Amino acid sequence: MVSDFGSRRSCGALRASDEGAVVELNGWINRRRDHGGLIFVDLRDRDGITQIVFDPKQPAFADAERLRHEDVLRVNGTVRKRPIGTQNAKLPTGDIEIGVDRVDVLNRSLVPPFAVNTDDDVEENLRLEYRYLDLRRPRLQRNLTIRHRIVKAMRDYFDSREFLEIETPMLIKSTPEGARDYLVPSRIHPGSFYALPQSPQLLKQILMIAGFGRYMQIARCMRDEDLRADRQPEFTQVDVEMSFCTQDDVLEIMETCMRHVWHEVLGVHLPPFPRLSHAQALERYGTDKPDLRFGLELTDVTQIFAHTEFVVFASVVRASGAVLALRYPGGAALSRRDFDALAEIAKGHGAKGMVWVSLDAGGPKSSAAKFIDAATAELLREAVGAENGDAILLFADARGAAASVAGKMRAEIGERCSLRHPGDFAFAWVTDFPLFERDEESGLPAPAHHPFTAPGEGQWDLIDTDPMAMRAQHYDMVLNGFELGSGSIRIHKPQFQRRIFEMLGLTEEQIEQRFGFFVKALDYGAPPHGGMALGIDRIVMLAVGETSIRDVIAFPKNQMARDVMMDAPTSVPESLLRDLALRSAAPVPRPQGGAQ
RNA sequence: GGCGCUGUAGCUCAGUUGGUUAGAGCGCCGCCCUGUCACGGCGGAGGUCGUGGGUUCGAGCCCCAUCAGCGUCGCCA
Repeated sequence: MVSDFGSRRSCGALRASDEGAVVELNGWINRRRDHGGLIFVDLRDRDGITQIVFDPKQPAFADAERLRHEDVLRVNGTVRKRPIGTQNAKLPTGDIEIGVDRVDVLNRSLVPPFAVNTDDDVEENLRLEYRYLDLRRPRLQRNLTIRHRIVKAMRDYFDSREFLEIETPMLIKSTPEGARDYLVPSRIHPGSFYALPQSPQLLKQILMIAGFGRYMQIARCMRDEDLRADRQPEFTQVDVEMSFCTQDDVLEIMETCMRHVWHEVLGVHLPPFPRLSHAQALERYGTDKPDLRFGLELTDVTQIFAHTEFVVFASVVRASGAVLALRYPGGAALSRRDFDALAEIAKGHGAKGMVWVSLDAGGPKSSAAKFIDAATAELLREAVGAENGDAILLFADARGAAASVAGKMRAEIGERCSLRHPGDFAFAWVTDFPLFERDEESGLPAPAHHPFTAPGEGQWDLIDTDPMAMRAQHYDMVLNGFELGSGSIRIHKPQFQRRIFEMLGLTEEQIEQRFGFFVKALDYGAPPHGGMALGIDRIVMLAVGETSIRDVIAFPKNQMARDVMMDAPTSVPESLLRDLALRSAAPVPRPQGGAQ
């Protein structure tokens, strides 16, 4: 970054070849080294650090004695080579320094509450309160820079593939189902509300109906649900939709996008993404977002226990459940107490229990030794491909429940065995999702993704006979165990869309009221279309090796969905509520006692 | 809402089976220092141990409650 304003330069720009140049630098004091008779100041901006030297012979020296961390300076001076032996190889600007002619203190800073010139750990709440200082630190400067490059690479890529970026509104209609909406009350229509978009789903489909053919948008989405390290109430997606396409077309476009981004930004060449069916993913990894950086696939060992006398396993087998085995490399080194702790973790993930078999050199040991003799242990060892020194963990339950627990424990073992290298990028496609899944509470079919997803070829025939068996043209992109996003080929025939709504138990009136505008649009020549949306926050998080998307978002909210810097949300004056025809039903907050 | 971890100086942390005056590094303040770059040297200030209650002769440490932060389950069509 070389500034284009006269003699002004960035703090990362100057080199030995600039010797003799008369320049102006602006920046913050990163560090000051006072030798009494000579003062060095490291001046910092986004671009880098340049050493400024104050000599006692100069009038500016008196100012330099009063400078402190994070003061803001303008420095006018001359670029000169550093004396032999005093160059700093750690800095790109380390061969030169600025001999000061004049310094202006543009602003002073209070002593910052934490060190700005390092990435040392600081309690996150404090970082969020002083986010402007946190953002000055190297880590977030780097993360947001890379985020910019990733988004730019995406825009360039989609532009080159003839996608148009089109903005969609933030104030839209609430369409119940799905996540909880953020609502915005209407002043002009008392008692009525806009919703903030959970995604531009229907709008982008309508853009296809409108004939735009290929759409993309860097779109902000809002969902009022509980937060996680990888979930914020507002987040950003690269949202994509295209007409007259097949599922393979969408996968090709999106996969090439990621390959382009990784190459442009990280200089990494990605291999083709492996494809797994949803059923395969569950069977082999116990999750629909497997971490493919390592193997340790689950093994179905139900047959080995077909005639077991072990009551726990026998009853599972009788109930058509499954016994799933997971290899724990080096797990034989664990003590009984260690295995007990591991079983507790499994229970935390919903396991009814966990049986372990330790393949010790002196013969197998097990928490169910009475029922797992040496021959059985050998069968297990062969089945999971384990070696002496490994352990095998067994989970028995209904097939889905056992797979879910075993999948989470697979991640745990991968972590313990250091198989999840942050620099590895294991992308994958998961395809052939079921169209419906059983709603836990009502027991009725509910859309596995959203109700606009088209079933696969020939699947419509099943809707009256076996809807739960219907496969969808729905696909997820997965990276290192995170779901980056999902997409589908959409239903474009209005009669089919109505059929799905009916299937979900919506009445004619409800369809009209909630989705009438959309079904009407389908009636006017909607083209076949499909698309996808990827979570940019998660992509950037994984690209830069962070473990929370808060570290790739400039102003994130904490786990209680609070903006700690602004202190939002807050109550508002009664008069504002009156304008909106609202009255708060919230309990009167009790005085906050003893925060920190 | 459940479970887990955490809360001691401005920051990051240590603090023994409960025992006298709660420590370290960094930062901060002052003085000294002309080639440092995590500069160095000397000196100094700085603590309701998250909050409230309890047990005890005595609590940073034990117990109960509560607040806050993070992780996770539920939730996220």
